[in-house]
Amino acid sequence: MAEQTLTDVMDAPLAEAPSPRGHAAKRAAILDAAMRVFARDGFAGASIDAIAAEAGVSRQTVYNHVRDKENLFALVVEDATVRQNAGLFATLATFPDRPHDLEAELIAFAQRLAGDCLCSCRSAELQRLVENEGTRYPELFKAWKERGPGRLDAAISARLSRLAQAGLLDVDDPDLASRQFVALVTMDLESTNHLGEDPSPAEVEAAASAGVRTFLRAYRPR
Amino acid sequence: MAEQTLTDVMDAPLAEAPSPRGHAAKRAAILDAAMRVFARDGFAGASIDAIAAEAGVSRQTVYNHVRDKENLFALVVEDATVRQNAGLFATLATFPDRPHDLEAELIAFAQRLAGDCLCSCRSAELQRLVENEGTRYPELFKAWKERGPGRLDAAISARLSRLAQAGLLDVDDPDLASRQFVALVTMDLESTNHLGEDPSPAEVEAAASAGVRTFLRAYRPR
DNA sequence: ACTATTTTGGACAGCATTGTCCAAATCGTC
DNA sequence: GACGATTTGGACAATGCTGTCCAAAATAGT
Repeated sequence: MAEQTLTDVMDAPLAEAPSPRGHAAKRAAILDAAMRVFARDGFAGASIDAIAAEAGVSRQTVYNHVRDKENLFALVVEDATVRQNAGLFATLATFPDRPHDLEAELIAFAQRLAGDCLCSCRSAELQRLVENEGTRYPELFKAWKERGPGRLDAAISARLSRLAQAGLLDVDDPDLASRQFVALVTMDLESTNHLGEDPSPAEVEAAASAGVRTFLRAYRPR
Repeated sequence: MAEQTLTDVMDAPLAEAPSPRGHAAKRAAILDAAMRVFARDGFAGASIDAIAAEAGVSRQTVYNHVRDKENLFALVVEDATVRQNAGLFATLATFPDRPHDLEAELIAFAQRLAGDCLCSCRSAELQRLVENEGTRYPELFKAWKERGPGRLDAAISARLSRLAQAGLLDVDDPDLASRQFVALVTMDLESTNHLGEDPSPAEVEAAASAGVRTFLRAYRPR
C-alpha cells in the first residue's frame, strides 16, 4: 500500500481505520473540515492551513493523517459518498410498496428523498465538488455517479415497475419514469441548495407536491 | 470610471469598447481563452499565464486590457451571458404559437432549446462558473439567474398560457409548467454536458421526445 | 515614411502555498 | 507515575502566482 490512487480509494468499499487508536476523532474532524473548505473554496482554492484551522488542528496533524492534498480530497469524497449513500438507501427503503393513498404516500416519500438526501446542502456540496474535478479525475466522477444517482434510478425504477404491475401506474419505460420522477421533484430545489443553504421544509413540501402531482397526471392509468 | 466593480459590469447592458482601436481582436481572444481556462481550472486554479498562453498573447497584454483577475472574470461572465442570452431568445422566438401538430412542433422546439442553448457545453461551463463563485459573489449569481433562466421561464410560461387559452393545453400554473417543461427536456442531457462535451444530436432528439411526450401526457386536455 | 499606440518579453518584489523536519508538549494507557 | 504514541508550533526551502515596471519591437494610422 505504498501508493494509493484516487481510484483505489474509490474502489475500496470501506477502508478500515489504519490507526486503531482513539485519534480517529481528529481524523473525522479533519475530513469534516476539509469537506467544508473544499466545498467553499474548491480544490485549488482550498489551503491546508485553512482546513487545519477549520478542524481546530495543527497543519502537521493533517499531513500526519493524510499524505497529499490530492489524497485528502479523495478521502473526503469517499467519506461523503458512503455517508450520503447510506442515508439515500435508508430513505429508498421507505418507498410506498403497498400504497393506500398513492398520491399522498408518493408525496411524503418525495419529501423525504428530496429534503433529506438529494437536495440537502451536503449533497449539493459533494455533487459540485465531484463535478468540478470531474474533468481532472474522470474516474472519480464516474465512480460517484454509478454508486449514487445510478443506483438511485435503478431502485426507483424497480419500485415503479412493481406499482405498474399492480395496476397503479401506467409506465412503459420505468427507467425514464424514474429519472423524470427525480427531476420533477428536485427541479425547484436545486437553485436554492446550490447556494449552500438547505431548502426550507415548506419549499420541500411544495416541490414534492407539485412534482408528484404532475408525475401522476402523466403516469396514472386513465 | 476609476472603479468598476462586479455589479457595475453586470448592470451595464453592453459596455461599449473603451479602446476603439482595432486591437479588439486581442480582447476577444483574451476573453475567449479566459472563458476556457476558467471553465477548466476554476477561478482559483486558473493562472493569468495560462490564459495568456491560451490566447496566444503576452501576459502583459492581458493586464493591459484587464485590470484584475477579478475584473477579467467579471468580464468573461458578462460576455458569455450576453452571448448566450442572445441565442436563447432567438431560439425562444421559434416557439410554436400556432401549432399544427403540437407534439411534433414542441419536440422540435425542445430540441433547439436544449441542443443549441441550455445543454451546450458553453452553457454548462458558464453555469458551473457562476455557480462555483456564486458563494463568493452572490450578486453575480443572482444577476445571471435573473437575466438567463428567469426570463427563460417567464417567456415559456407566457407561451404555455397562450396555448392553454387556445384550448391546446390544460395548465393551471403556467410558471410551474414552464419549469417542468425545461426540467423534463434537459434532465437526461445534463450529466453528459457537465463533462465538457456537447450531447450528440441523437441524444438531444431522444431527450426532447421523451420530455415533451411526458409533458403532454400530464398537460394535454383530456 | 513618420508617429502614436500597442504588444512583447523579461525582470522583479511580495505573497501564499505545499510539503518536510524537528524538538517540545500533550495525551492515553498500563 | 512512567512510557509510548500523538500532537503541536515553528522554521524551512521550493515553487507558483499576482501585479508592476520598463525598454525594445511591432503594428496601425496619416
